[in-house]
Amino acid sequence: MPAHRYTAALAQQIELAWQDRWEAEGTFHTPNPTGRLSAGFERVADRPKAFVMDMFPYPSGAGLHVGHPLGYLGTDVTSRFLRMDGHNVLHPMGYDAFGLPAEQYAVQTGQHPRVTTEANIAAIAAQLRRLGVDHDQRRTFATIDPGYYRWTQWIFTRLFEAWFDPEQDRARPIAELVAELDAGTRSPAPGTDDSGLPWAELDRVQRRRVVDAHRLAYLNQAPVNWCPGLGTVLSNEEVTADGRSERGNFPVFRRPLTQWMMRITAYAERLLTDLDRLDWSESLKLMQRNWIGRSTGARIRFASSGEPVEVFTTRPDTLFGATYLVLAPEHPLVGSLTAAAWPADVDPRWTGGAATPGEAVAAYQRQASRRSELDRQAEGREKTGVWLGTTAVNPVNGARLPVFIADYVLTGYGTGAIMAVPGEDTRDFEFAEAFGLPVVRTVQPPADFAGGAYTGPGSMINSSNEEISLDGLGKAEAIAAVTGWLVAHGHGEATTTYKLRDWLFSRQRYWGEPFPIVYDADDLPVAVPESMLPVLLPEVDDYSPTTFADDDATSAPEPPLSRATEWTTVTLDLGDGPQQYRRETNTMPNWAGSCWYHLRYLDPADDEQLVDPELERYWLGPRSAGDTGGVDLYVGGVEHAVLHLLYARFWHKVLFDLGYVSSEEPFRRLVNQGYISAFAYTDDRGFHVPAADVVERDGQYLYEGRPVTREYGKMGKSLKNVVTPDEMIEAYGVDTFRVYEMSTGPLDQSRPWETKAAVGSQRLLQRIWRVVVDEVTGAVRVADDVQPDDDTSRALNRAVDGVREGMGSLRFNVAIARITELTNHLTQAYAGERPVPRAVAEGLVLLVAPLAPHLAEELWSRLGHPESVAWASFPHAEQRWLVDDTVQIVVQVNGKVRAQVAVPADADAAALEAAARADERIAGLLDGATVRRVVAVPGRLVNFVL
RNA sequence: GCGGGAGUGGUGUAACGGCAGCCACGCCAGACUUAGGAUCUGGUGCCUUCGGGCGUGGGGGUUCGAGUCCCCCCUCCCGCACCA
Repeated sequence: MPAHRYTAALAQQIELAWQDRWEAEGTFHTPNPTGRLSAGFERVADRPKAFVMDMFPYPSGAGLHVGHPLGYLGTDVTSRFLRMDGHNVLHPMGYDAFGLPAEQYAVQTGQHPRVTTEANIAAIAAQLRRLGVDHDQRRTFATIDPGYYRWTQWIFTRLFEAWFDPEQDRARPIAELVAELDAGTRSPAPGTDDSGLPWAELDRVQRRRVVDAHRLAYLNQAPVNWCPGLGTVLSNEEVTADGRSERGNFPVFRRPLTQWMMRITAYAERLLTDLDRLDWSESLKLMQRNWIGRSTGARIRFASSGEPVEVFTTRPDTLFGATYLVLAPEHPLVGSLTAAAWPADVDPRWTGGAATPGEAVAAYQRQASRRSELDRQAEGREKTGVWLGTTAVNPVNGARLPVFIADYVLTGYGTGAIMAVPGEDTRDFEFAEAFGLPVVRTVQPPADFAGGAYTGPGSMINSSNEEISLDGLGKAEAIAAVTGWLVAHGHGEATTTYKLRDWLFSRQRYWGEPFPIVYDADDLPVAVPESMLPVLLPEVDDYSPTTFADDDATSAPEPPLSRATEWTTVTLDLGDGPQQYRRETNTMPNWAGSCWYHLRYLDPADDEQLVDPELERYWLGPRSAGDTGGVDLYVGGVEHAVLHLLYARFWHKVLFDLGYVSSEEPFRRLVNQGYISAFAYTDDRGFHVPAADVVERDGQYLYEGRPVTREYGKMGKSLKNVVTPDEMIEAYGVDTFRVYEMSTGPLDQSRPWETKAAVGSQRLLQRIWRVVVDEVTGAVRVADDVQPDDDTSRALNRAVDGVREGMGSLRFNVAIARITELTNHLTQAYAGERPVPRAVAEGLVLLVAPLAPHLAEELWSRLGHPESVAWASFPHAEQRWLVDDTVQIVVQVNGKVRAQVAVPADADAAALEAAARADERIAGLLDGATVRRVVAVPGRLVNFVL
């Protein structure tokens, strides 16, 4: 083996040395335009900025596998490329460190979660350093740092001190609401005042309650997802479709509790429409659209024995086909509408076997509250329900419709009540069949219609009264007509509803941000003033919330902080002298810290403000009219498609409304990196065997000589197919690992892992090394006095062009292919003792620098450059080398390639045709035939159509 | 069920509507080697009577020309899932 070959050992030596030097020299320190971190800004003042960001990791302590760094490497390559290409690049990294795993570990070991969390952070930081990523270390922080969560709490107080003005479609300070209420220019929003008295007649506490009900962060007594097994409540987003906790897979129950909520629903429309202005993948936008779930339709009121029943429907056109109403079991009108007794001729299917409607309703409600979603599914979604013993009146035709409660109607969506149209709705049809209810068709089904609910298009039938007829109309006209009639008669109005619910923000955990809230003597919540932030997490003996049996639906939350009694009661002077207050003992959910971390990177040590507005404008502000602003490239996993990304957008919009940021959106361009899967193998007993020890022979897979079956799946311990970055770095060095990982496909694409294929990347780096360094002597072997020949100039410039294209589109595989082509050209054209011209060798080193930065630094340094290649200029392709003087033109006859001819690159169509006809083979094929048409595309081809 | 995305050699992939398969893995052959799971060179879609023919999931269409655009179908992946 030659003494100076680029082996794994040499690569590792080079890599560690350069990582030390980068750190010592602050190579990746990014200057801000102003403030504490602005040293050196003159150097980059004329550059465009680029903010490149990863979804920061949760330091779980579980081992990394090769899939985890994929996104980090993608942003690193991009950020290095952009820096070389003349941008002022911000590429920071931090840690999302509050959360359940550390707390659970703490519960088991009794060790403070901060201790394990900080150890895990140190471990990840070391791994990131070994990957050679170019983060600005001065900007690193963790969400658990008091200097960080102080501002998380501060944002909470801003949300608490704000309300959403629907007329202006934006958040405003709560003081402005109070002023308008006092002035009488505004009335409390519907549902915020249950006293029924005018504002002026309310006392202090009543007024506060009305105001509190307007806040963006508000307390609400409502059914929440209570998870006894975890001892905490969960947001809707944290509950799976089958009614279990996403973490831990425990049953979840609906239970009314007073909890903090975030009024994200106020922003539903803006969150939806602003998606159109973002550079995100369509699939991701679609997931958000589905989650927000806008439907347009109508609210319709049906007169009843008590208050009118208001339903929401997207099909008001089918109103004449409504044959019954259904309320959700938890609907507030259920009690008042329930009749005292069944009529004599009651259908036995409608009573649930109970003696009175009251008993039937009580039994059904109890059953519905206890049953988890999972149980409902297990029953095959059979429609169940009971009749309230009462009827309501269809406003359009006076029909008396029986009113049921049934769990197929959900409390939280629309009005929690529906008009059932079994003729045109599958679910209603199923219920009608089970309960023997009539079916009235109002849409003409096609002749071959098999029966059941018809949900397709068609003309309206059976839909007229004395004043209005929908018959013969299509769906859209019918909706417009009937809605107009309903509005005119005061029976309803057109409306829009969303699936999106307000965000449940309280958690009964220890390891989270404490709320900056205290309660006064009247039990009213008061924001802790800015000067008293952060509210530090107190030390406790026991980190666990009280948990209960998985299925104990009647249990109630007991947060760990409630046991810190000397902390929960506090005497503060909030302006009217020292008073005793009670602290909020819930903590914030895991998502809080990740809602705004993009802002804190701009200067994590700023203890004066959340973010300096000038820095925010520079790094995140809009670039043109109509631009949302935001991070220029945000890369992370698709698993955060709705939760984190929706919450972060919501907070950012609130901060925008309140004037703290100039950007309307946090993340202008977002890319989900693919995930890495790998083969796994099972033996004849079906057990997984270590994938690393399986060999392939003649198409058979063998483990210890015995055949095994190949499977394919996500990398993980259970499949015994984990490959770690450490193993790869040990075997090849990190540059090879980087190049291999980036060469397997576009960043957003999932891909299989194949360790042995990494040798291809190692060979490439070895060949690049040999272009510059003599393997035997170690001497630099480039030629200073030789001009490249034309072929080499063409190869170089084509490579530059292709690499730029690949870098810009995050298709690093394409960039690497072009680098490989250039390298292969050079190793052949300059084989033996002929050194490569310096300009070409340097060009190659610059091209590969974002991908294999340590190798590039070493070669760049050996080529005589004292300063880091990270700040060298990325090459530009010279246009003249991208076009040949003569080009090979394809000659087709009837679309089939029959010959190639060489013509000058600028030959026009006539010259092309002449050259083609001059070709012997083509002349032979055209001889005696009639050419009906000639297609000649200069620079491309000639096609003779016979 | 509804919505979305994707199907190209043995494998990962590449191809402004213009020569399908760049680049790499693997495989085959060779070179250098005491040796090679190192390195280097060449070959490698399928069929072939060696003329050529056929090939981008299947079927149609638009076009001088389709992997690429349109329609139908199949398969796989992802999201949502009683949302009125």
